[in-house]
Amino acid sequence: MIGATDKVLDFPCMEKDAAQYETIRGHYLFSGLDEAVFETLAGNIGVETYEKGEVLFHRGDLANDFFYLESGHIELSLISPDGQKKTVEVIGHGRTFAEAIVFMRTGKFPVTAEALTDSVVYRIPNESYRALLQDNCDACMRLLSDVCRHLHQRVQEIERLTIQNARSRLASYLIDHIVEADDDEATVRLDLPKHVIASRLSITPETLSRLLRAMSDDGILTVDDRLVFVHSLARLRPYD
Amino acid sequence: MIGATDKVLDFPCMEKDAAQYETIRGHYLFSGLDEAVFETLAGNIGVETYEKGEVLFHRGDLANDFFYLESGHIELSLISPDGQKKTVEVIGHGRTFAEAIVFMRTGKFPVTAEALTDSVVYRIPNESYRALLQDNCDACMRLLSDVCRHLHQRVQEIERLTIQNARSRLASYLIDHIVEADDDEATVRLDLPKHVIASRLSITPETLSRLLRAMSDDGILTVDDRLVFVHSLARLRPYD
DNA sequence: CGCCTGCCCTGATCTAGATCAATGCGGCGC
DNA sequence: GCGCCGCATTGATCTAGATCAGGGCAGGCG
Repeated sequence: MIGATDKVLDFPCMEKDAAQYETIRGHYLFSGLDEAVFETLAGNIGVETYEKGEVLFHRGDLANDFFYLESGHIELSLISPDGQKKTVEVIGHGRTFAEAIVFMRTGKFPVTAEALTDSVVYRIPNESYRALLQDNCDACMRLLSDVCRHLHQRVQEIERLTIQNARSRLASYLIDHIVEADDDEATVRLDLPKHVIASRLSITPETLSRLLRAMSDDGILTVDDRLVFVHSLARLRPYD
Repeated sequence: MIGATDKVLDFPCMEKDAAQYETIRGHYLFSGLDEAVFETLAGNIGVETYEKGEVLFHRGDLANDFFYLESGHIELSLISPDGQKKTVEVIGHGRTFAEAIVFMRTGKFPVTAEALTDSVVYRIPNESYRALLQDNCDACMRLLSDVCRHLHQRVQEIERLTIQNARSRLASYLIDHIVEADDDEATVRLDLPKHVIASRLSITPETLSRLLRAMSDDGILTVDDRLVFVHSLARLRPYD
């Protein structure tokens, strides 16, 4: 799919590499499985690498697999007919994505996935995983709670889009990305290019720039490249 | 909860009423269950009635139950600090709602539920249902696919809100509510008050009115109270 | 009957945020 | 070194849709 066949290494070699093997083994979608059962599944998992800008799959593509991100960043987005793009989510390492499609009758990806940075992913066949769930109620429950969490996040996103304005959304984003807080002050690290953050917040890069400027002029925060120093969380919060 | 105790009748009497008993029994969340298992669950289900305008639960309330709507309409909405309301979904009879919270670690309702019309609901304790899933993998899988469908719908909603404009969203809504289609023409029944539809579409009633007016002026459709006659689906679709 | 109340329409105005356009500027290949 | 490219900023303008305000009109009820 999408010229990825050349990238597929065989997974069993992974089993030799204890560290990588353990990262996926430790994921809650797999940690509940018996060793023997997991071994079987592992045999069907492919490892792929993608360079920055490469697309893993497009919205509407047939979804036969879901993914575990070993390293890098994957952007899940919606693209309109006229080429507009809205970032739904940015996946970081150690997370799975597209796992919700495992159970959808329509096996199509609802979003497009693109590598924001060079990335390594494990491709897990839906069929294998589903078969394995048949007799593992515990794993089922984990997956259920995972999907419910996603659902809840999406509802929150809808809330942000409808009853919050751009400034509030930015404030929420900043608060969600605090790396260090000290009472009323905090440091935020912008780990993504600003235009990606803008899309995540459903605003234009221009508006993001202006909002940060305005907050900076108000003395609420200071921007130093990728680092944002919030001087007053109290004054930022009202927009949360 | 919310003064509902006085409304609770005991469910076993339902078992006498074959028709009502069967409606919930036939729901996919229950149809996969053994008769004996369902009997046990049924003993814990409460029946409640709500009048138009009454609130079943507020966003943030502790969620110990989920619901099956026997009759009426329930509106699920988000309410902002300043009193703004956004309708997330309107539930019709024969559907369950708030079932996604069953598996969330945080047992809080993410939305507020209000009766749009006089309604009868069955209240199902999360704990009972969860216990029952423990040893019924088949039901687990059904629930998974249900929740995934919801998730997909929410992603679509986000898409509509971000990369579609108000006119497109209205067009989608109309197309989703066609009761009769004949080639390029169609009849749409607006089964909800216009202000609820507006909130569902995240626009104001004024804008909804103006959009319908504009489409009417363009000869795309004719509005007759709650009935909309679409004269050209082809001209409506570009906004879909 | 007249009065109220809820729902809807319509016009005038306002505004958040998009769009368009120009500039700056750090990294990188040559 | 220079030129180029991608990203960010900034200002000027535009516009979809909200808000505000006025009115119509059907149904319920004294």
